[in-house]
Parts: sequence; C-alpha cells; structure tokens
Amino acid sequence: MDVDTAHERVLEAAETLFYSHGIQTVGMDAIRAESGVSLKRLYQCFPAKNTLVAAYLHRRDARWRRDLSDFVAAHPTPAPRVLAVFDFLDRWFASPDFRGCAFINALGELGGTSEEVRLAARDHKQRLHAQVDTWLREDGITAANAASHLLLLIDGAIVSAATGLNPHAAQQARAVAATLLPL
Amino acid sequence: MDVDTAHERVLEAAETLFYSHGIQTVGMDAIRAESGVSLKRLYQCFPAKNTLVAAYLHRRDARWRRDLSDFVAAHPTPAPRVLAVFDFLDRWFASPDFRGCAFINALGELGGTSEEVRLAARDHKQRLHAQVDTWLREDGITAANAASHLLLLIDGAIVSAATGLNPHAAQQARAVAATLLPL
DNA sequence: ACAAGAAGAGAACGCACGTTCTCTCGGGTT
DNA sequence: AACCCGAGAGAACGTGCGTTCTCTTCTTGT
Repeated sequence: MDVDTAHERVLEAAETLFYSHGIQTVGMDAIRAESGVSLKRLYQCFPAKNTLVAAYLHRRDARWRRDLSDFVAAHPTPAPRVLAVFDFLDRWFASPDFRGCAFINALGELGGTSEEVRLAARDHKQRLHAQVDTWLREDGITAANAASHLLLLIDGAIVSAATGLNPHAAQQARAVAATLLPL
Repeated sequence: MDVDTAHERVLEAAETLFYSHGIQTVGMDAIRAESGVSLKRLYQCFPAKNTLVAAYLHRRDARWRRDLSDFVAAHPTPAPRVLAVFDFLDRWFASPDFRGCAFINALGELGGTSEEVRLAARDHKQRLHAQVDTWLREDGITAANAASHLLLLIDGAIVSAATGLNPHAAQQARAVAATLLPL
C-alpha cells in the first residue's frame, strides 16, 4: 500500500472514530482495524497518538469550514446570505452521526490537559468567526460585534442540538439571527 | 473519619478534579490524594468510578443551578429579570478556574460512550431551560420559544468564553437577549 | 490489660493501551 | 535459485489505572 493512501486512510479512520467515540476512548489498535493500515505503517505516518490527534483536528477544521463555505455558496439566501449558515447547521444536526462540534468536544475532553487541543479549538472558532465576518462585510453589514453575536448563536445551536433536546435549534438560531441583521 | 464527611470530601475533590482536568484523565488515586479519604472508604462510598461520576454530575447540576438562582434573586435587574442570568455568566467566566460547562465537557468526552452521561447533560440543560421559562413567565413574557432562544445565547456564551476567544461573551449575549425580550 | 473489629496505607492484580520488536512472507535483483 | 529488502501480523513491553487484598495500627468494650 502506498504511504500516501495509508496516511489518508488513517486520517479518515481517526476522524470517524475520534468524532463518534471521543479521543481517549479510541485506541491506536481501533484505528489500525478501521483503517486497515498496519501498526508499523501507522507509526511511520504518525509517530505518536498526539500527532494523529493534531492532524485529525487540523483536517476536521479544514473540511468542516470548506463544507460550510460550499454550502453557503450553493444556497444563496434572499437577504443576508450569512443566514445560510443556519441552514447548513440544520442539515448537519439531522445527519445520523451528528455528535456536536468536534472542537467543543475535544476542548471538553482535553482542554484542561493539552495546550495543543485548546489552541486547535480556539483557532477553529476564530477562523469561523473570520469567515462569518467576511460574509457580513460582503453583505454590507457593519453592525458592531455582529459576527460575534452570530457565533454565539451558532455555538449555542450546536450545543442545543448535541444534547438532543432541541431538534429545531438551527431554525431557532436562524430566527434570532434574522432579527439581529438589518434587512 | 465519619462516613458522611468522607462522602462529602470525595465529592468535593471529584468536582474540583473532574471539572478542571476532565473525567478520564483523573484517576481514583488522584481523588484519594485530593480528598484525603482512603481508597477503601472511597470505594465504600462509591463502589465504582461510574457512580462517582454520576454523583459528581448530579451534585454539580444542583449546585450550579442553585448558585444561578441565588444570584438572580440577589441581583434584580430593571426590566426582565432573566437578564441577570448573563451577569451571572459574566462573573463565572471571569473566575480563574473557569473551564466551560461541566456538562458540555462531559458530553464531549463521554457522550459517545456513556448513556448515563448523555442523559445527565440533557437533564441539566432541560432543567435550566425550565428555570429560564419560569422567570420569563413571572415577567409576563410569553413570546414563543423565548426560553429556547435564551438557552442558545447562554450555551453560545459559555462556549465562546471557554475557548478564551471572547472575554465579553456574556455581555454580548446579554445585549442580544435584551433585543429579543419586550421591555 | 487484652481481644476484636474497624480503618488507613499502600501493595497487588488484571487489564487496557501506547509503543516497539520479531517473525514470517512475498517480490524483485543478480 | 539465492538473497535481500520491505511490509504486515501480531506478540511483547512498560506503564497507568480501576479495583481488591493484606498488613498494621488504633480504638473500644469488658
């Protein structure tokens, strides 16, 4: 097997397992089994679990934000297009393997232990904030703190959906967001 | 040492350690050291780590919501008193050992593994929702989903503060909440 | 004072896991 | 055909941890 495809398969398995079961719960052997990559190769690609966790978070950040951007680009909404973010969330929450935000989860699990994880979560939210801010500017919305306000609603909706208590969290957050933004 | 005080000291140690470092990271021996209760006694009070985790979450829920209620009762705000919730959050976020919501953290860490933890998080948020709803009713606010909307802002603010990105998360959430509620 | 039982300190046990090592096998080179 | 190199399977090693066991000590009742 090619080293690049091994790398890819390991990352794919890590993302699936870490996201669904948590990071500490999933052992390297489970990743070996899921990926079909031998332990030796696995440690050639990622010399320690730490580095695999870091790679998982990095890849998850890139993929999630790309998916969001693609969705927003493909689903223009009438008024401020940033509202499409909540439609994206709505679809995400309904997916069967949804288990909250990987970064909030990782922060809760390892934020008190690993500086690296803390920074990964911080960076993810910061980049999301920057993207939201860009969309707002492109819509000519300059209200102070509007991006931060939307981030409160986004993260609140994710948590609400993750608890399984509120199936309409995304739609409710969208409704609140709509009242915040000038038409 | 009395069995009741042992129980209490163990719970106190568990709350401190689980909250600050996460649940899986903290071993029973660390709880023994922090509480000063011998391992034998510890296992007399809590026959397994599972039960101690459940007790930790139960106690944390009761204590946190009592602290919130006490704060709201002691700090009446001019208009809708439920806004005091965000003042409570603001003070909480500034405390040096703040590390996010214990239930969001536990959900992220063990939500994919332990049904018990998942339900504890769900119940905590549900009870908070009920309390917010009560405060809204007492203020004569009957807007549809107002309590859910506030919960989005509360959880969003907690996450925003936990990442360390937004020191003004509580105040921003309060400002958004104020625009949602009729004067 | 002495027996008896409780309680603490910490060793011990079993297991899981991160990481490394070994053995074997297949495939390419001379 | 003989050899060598890389790769996979999985055993092995060290460690940490949940849980239990043992030994010693201290208290208490008579």
